[in-house]
Parts: sequence; structure tokens; C-alpha cells
Amino acid sequence: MNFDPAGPAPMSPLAPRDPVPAPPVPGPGRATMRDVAALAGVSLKTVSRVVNGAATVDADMAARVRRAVAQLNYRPDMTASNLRRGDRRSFMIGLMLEDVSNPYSSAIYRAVEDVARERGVGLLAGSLDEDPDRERDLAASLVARRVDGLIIAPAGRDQSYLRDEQHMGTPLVFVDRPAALLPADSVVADNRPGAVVAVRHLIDHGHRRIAFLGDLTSIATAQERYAGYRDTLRFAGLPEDPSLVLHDLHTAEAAEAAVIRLLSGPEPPSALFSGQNLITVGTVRALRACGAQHRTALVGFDDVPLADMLDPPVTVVAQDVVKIGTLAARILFRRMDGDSSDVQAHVVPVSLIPRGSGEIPAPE
Amino acid sequence: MNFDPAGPAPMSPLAPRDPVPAPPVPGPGRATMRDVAALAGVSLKTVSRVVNGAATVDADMAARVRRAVAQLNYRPDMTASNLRRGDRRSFMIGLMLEDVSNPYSSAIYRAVEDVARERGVGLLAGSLDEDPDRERDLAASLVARRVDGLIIAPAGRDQSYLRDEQHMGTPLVFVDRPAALLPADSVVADNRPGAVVAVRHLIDHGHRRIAFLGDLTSIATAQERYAGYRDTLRFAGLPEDPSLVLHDLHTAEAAEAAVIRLLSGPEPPSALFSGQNLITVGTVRALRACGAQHRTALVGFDDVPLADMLDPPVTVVAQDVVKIGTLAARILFRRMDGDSSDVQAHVVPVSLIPRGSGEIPAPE
DNA sequence: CTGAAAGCGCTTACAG
DNA sequence: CTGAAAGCGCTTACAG
Repeated sequence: MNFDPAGPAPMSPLAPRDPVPAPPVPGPGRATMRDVAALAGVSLKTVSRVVNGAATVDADMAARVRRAVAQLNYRPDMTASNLRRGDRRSFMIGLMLEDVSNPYSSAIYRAVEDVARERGVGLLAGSLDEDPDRERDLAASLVARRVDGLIIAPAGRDQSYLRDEQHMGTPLVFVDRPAALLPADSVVADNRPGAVVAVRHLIDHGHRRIAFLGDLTSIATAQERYAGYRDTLRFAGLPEDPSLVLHDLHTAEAAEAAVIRLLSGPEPPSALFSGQNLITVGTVRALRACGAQHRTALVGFDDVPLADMLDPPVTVVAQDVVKIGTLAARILFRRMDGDSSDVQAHVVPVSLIPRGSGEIPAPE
Repeated sequence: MNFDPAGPAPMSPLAPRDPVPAPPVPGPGRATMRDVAALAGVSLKTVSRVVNGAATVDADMAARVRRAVAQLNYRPDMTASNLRRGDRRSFMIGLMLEDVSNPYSSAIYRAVEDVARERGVGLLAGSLDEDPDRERDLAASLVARRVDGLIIAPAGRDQSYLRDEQHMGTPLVFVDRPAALLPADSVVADNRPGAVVAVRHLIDHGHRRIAFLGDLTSIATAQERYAGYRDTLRFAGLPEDPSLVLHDLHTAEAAEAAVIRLLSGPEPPSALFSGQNLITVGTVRALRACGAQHRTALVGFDDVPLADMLDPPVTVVAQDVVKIGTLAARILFRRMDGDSSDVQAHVVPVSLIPRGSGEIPAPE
């Protein structure tokens, strides 16, 4: 069967469709409060009162103002009112994330957005891509835009450059990773104990050769998870085999290649602990490529979409990302409201979700 | 084996850790250009020149200014300079998405961010959750913040409320879905032909009872994809069975429940066309729950992470999301740069990725 | 090359 | 209850 159905033919990319003869042409400039005042025959200040909903305005005047507002299509300029107002609040907060297109980052974004929206606060966000220079650039640009607070998943190993801004009164809350060389609130997952639970789970299923697949060693959470892995091996009296420790696997592709090499080696591990969601994805691909998915156990840190539908389903230690983002936002707003209590490091618990891959037993 | 390894004990949630005695206390107010000028013993205007990198400043004076800037920890206030500058540019654009935590939306965000970053432009973004009221609220708040342009994946069926803003000179570009009742540039996927390709693929594998699993009928892309489904059935001379057409499946959960009911019915379809990524996820779950994943064919619109690792791997018609976002951003900046050519509807092609689920043949 | 004056769009602080 | 004046932090347009 081979045919072309009715309906519009597929169009070439970028082809114009329905060209509109009249493009949007800028008309006259924007109306200001002055213009509204002139049209309504009142003072500028009266317009200001009406626009800001002050109760003490004569009903007649208010009506005239509203008519002028509608007629001129007047839109208040928040930017100008912020400048003059005493508190200088911009009603924007900055959000610095690893990569907005990563599910972890975007879940944080959404959680923060939901809290900010209740207060009429906008989000100005950007991705850092693990680049400390980008971190500093983005921070500077957010400060220049006078955000009222900053939520940061830091890329670099030193946030002391923010000290001055902090002393100027901009609250700072760190998510996912704590601040380095700067006292500031933070909300992070229970990384080290979470890794302990993951590795212990594998040991409990009889494994003694357990590989660690870690993210960039520059990342605090990667360090913590590795520490949990080592702690657990040591406590169980198992040797740490350096050939089973793979660091700096930042992408799914890097993890996939590294795990294929590992499994093709002379003494492959019987179990894998993956330190992060993209690494877990690459590891799943590698196991499949080697046909080892049913004999090599796997526990991943961070949940992965559709992990429960894979064969075998993937056991993970899951973070409560929404809780982390929501908590960070609440703390930030509390600080913006004047809370000056001691800085706190909040730790959000993780949970082991056994699904199958982590319960594969060690060969006798 | 059951033990507790060394290392820090798991902490209770929200427990304070490393309490810092000295909380961040706001110090003196922010330094202004006036303060810098006074300290450096020059005029305000000279400070302005130095800060903005004007070449025509005496080296000695410039050095004094720079020293004062460092000493006072002066940070330029972009918000104030924007107000005075002739062009009134805020160097921010607004981005209105369905849901930032959805992979489709966050991929658009990242693509737009990458283009905006090259120009030093920040992103002010928000989620609409298919709510037309939220769309209007967010648009109003972005306009009040004087964004230089707007990229919109609209939720409602009427964007004419933006006409005035458009005439005021704010460029508007629509992504994923075209603008309704407003002439504006748009960048959308090749929805209807993409659906044709998907359904034809199933027919080519012998299927005659093909179900349509669609998103909210209020969504333009859902309408287009449904139209493509109908076109293809009609052209193939197949009857459209209303019991096989399921609309308004907006979440994975809704899709899962509906597909389970469908498959448990008297005359289940032999193939499924899923109209969107979350629906595909729910459908995969439903097929698995019914044990039907190897006998019921499935083609999904939009790619799904790990779709290639499922059993069977899921055949999809994939959009080039990065291209859509990048193109929308480029068009917006071109408009901001003064391009006043005709409004265009850009269509980005989709591609069929056969992986297994779509190639399951019809029973005899 | 440098600076005093005026003003961006609005709100504050004060008189009437 | 209403409005004329001053000023938020900065840049423009103009003299020197």
C-alpha cells in the first residue's frame, strides 16, 4: 500500500504559509501616566492613585482616568515604579541551574515557579553547564537586573564573589549543592547516606565487586556519593578496586562507552552503582549493548523517566526534587521578608525504589 | 547482611547542619554612581563614561574611578539605565510555555536561552498549564516588566489581546502552536503531515483498526494531528470508528486508564496512534499492564526519552524541538533588530523513527 | 576630554 | 481628597 492521502501536502521547511500583507508595524509610542493625566484632565498623581488602586479617589475622577487608560492603552511601567519606590524591589528572582533542559533542573524550576507565582514574582533563569565562568557571568547579569533574591545550583568551587551582594541584602539560597566559601542557606538531597543505602542494597544481594560510576569529581554531590560508596565498602570489609571506580562521566554517551569498556574487561563487576540520572541512562544502554542487563545488577542515584518500564526495571535511589525546589523557594522568600535567623543546611531525604535491576543476585 | 556503615548518619529532613552564628546581615545601602563620583572626585558623567567603557576618558581619571568602584563595590543598575536610554530596551525577553518541567517545553527554553545568551539577553519565563487566564496574566506581567519581545506557546484560542502590545513595538513569535486571531510569526512542527506519516505507517503494516489517542481538543496541534489521522483513514478507504477515537487525554495517567479500557473492550484496535509524548508514556504503561505490547502496534507523535530501550522499542514521529526553539529565537531577534517583512508561518519537518512497536503487523 | 542641566516614568513627601 | 515639587539611578544633549 502506497499512497498520498488528501489534506494539505507536507510543506518544505521554513516555507511561508498564509503570508500576511500587513506586518506588525510599531505605532505611536507608549502612553505614560502623563498622557493619561492630560487626557483625563487630572494630575499625574491622581492617575498613579487610580492605577495602584488607592481607595481615596473621587469616583468620578477615577472613572475618567480609567477611560483614558483604556483609550490610550496605557500599561504601567513596573521598571519605573521600582526605581522610585523605597524598597527597590524588582519582583524578580534569579535562578541559576545546571541545565534547564535536564529533567532535574526543570523540575526545580517548576517548583520554584509555583511558589514565586503566588507572590507575583517572576523568574529570570539560566543554565551554567558546569562552567564556573558562566556562573559568575550569569550572577553578575542577574545582579545588574536587580533581582530580589537568588537560588543557585553552583557550578564552581567558590561562591565568595557573592559575599558583597549578600551583604547588600540580596538573599541567597543554594540548591542541590551547598555554597562553597560563603555562609548561605542550602537545600540538598541526602547524598552520602543515599549512596550508602544504594551500595548496601547491592551488598545485601551478595555483590562484592561493585563499580562506582560517577559524575565530574568537581561536583559536590558526586563527591558525597562517592564517599558513601567508599564508606559502605569499607564497613562491609570489601576492598576498593580502583579499576571499578569510574569518575567524570558527565554525559549519557560518556557513561555508555565507559561501561561497555568496563564490562568487556577481564574481571567485570557483578553490580553497578550509577551516581546520576544521565549516567544511569548511558549505563542502561551499555548493559543492553553487552546483553548483560539480566546478570549485572544496577542501582542508580536519581530517578529516570520510564525506569519502571525497562527490562529489567531500574532500581533507583530517588530524590524528592519538587520538595527541594519548593523548600528552597520558601526559604528565599522568608529571607526576603526579613528573616535573619541563622543560616541552615537543609537535607531532604531520598528513598530507595526497588524495581528489579538492583535485586539481581550476585553469581553464587 | 544488615549493618550501618561509617560516615555521617542520615539526617532528619530540614535539620539544621553547621549552624553559622553570623547570618548574612544587610550592610550599608548600595553605592550609586554619585557615590563613586564623590569618592573619585570626578563628575557623575565621567563615572558613567568609565563604567560604560567610553574611550574618551583621561587615563588618570579612569583609574581613580575604577578604584572607587572597587572600594564601594559599585554595581551598575541596568534598570535605571534602561529607563533613561532612548531605546528603552530591557535586554530581557519573555517566554510563555506550557509547562517548563515538561521535556518539550524545557528543550524550547534551552534552545531560546542559547540564542539569547549570545546577545546578553535574559529570559523571563513561565508555565501556562493550558489555562488561558494564566496566559493573559503572564503576558501582562511580562509586558509590565517591559520585555523586548515575547515567544509564546499559547494556551488559549485567542491572542488578540496582544495586538496593542504588538503595535507598541513588542515583537511576538509563536512556537508549537500558531497565534489565533492575531497576525504573528510562528514556528510549528509539521503536525498534520506528520500524523499522516504515522498512520500510513500503521496501515502499511496491515492495520485497519487504528485508534487515535489525542490531547485536549482545544490544542491546535491535537486538532492537526487528528485531522491527519482522519485524512489518512479516509484516503485509505477505511471507516472511522468513533469508539477508536479518544480525545482529551492530557496526562500519562489519563491515557493509561483510557487505553486499558479500550484494550479490554469487545473489539480492541490492532494499532494505536498516540498524539503526544505523555500520552505515549501512558499508552506504553497500559500496553504493558494488558500484556499487549507485542501484539498491539504503536506509533507516537513526539519522541520520548529511553523510547529505544523499551520492549518493544517505541516507533515515533519526532519533532526537531531544538530547531523549533532556535528558529523562533532567531526570528524574534531579527524582528527586534527592525525586520518588518511579512509575517511568516514556519513549519519544521518531523521524521519517522521506526524502532519496533510501529512495525508489529496486524493479525493475519 | 569634562561637567552642569534636564529628564526617562514613576512614587514619595509634603502642602493645600 | 488632590496636586506641585522633588527625586529614584542613570543617560542624553548640550556647553565649556
